[in-house]
Amino acid sequence: MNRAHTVFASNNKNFPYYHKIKRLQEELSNKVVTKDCFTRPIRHVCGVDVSYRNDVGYCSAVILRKDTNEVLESVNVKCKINYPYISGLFLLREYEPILTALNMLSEEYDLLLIDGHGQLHPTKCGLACNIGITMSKPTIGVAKSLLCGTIKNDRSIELAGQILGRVVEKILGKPVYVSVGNKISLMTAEKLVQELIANGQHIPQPLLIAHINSRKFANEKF
DNA sequence: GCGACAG
DNA sequence: ATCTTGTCGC
Repeated sequence: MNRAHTVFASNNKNFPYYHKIKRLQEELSNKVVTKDCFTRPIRHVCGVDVSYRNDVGYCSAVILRKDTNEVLESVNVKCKINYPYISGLFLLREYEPILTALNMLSEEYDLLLIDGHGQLHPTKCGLACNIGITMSKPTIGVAKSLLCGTIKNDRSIELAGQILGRVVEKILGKPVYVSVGNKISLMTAEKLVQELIANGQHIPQPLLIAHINSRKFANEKF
């Protein structure tokens, strides 16, 4: 497919297969496990992020030690992006580069952090769920802006009558929105994201390092 | 009906 | 996400 050049309106429901893909995500949402599935204490945490230059995505995945934030492994993948950004269909752009990067890692990790929503999604199955189900790993969705849902006074986020997200705000005015990707409870996800945000930062350290690496990777001249 | 809408 | 310098503020 070569649709990246095509012009679409800001959030285009006319995109080919828009409704089909949404239905697939709705079906997949039933496979999301919202219980903690850890086999050992969490030692290693993986973070992934993608930066862009034109229609090329530069994806970086890193594994950090949870206690010291030491970087244990870091991989970079360059990948042509063939789809536009469409709200709700974020997976069209980042699913492939992220999976490619994750599959290049050789170290083990106990937890995966994805830059985007998990269950806090119109289909209850955002990018973090898609990746988490494919990898079959405890996965948390960490987004920097809200896509849907209502923030309540206790910082929980309600969607369609369920509590599917939590606001975590270590720096005043710079919150992240946490939701379950797979194999973890919302309560544990919130606690871990809190713990993984270093002082002076507002996003978890593994995602920050992945973000810095991918930007550096995207700006390297050839 | 209209607007909003992860990165 | 990205295009982009200096500048205001803690």
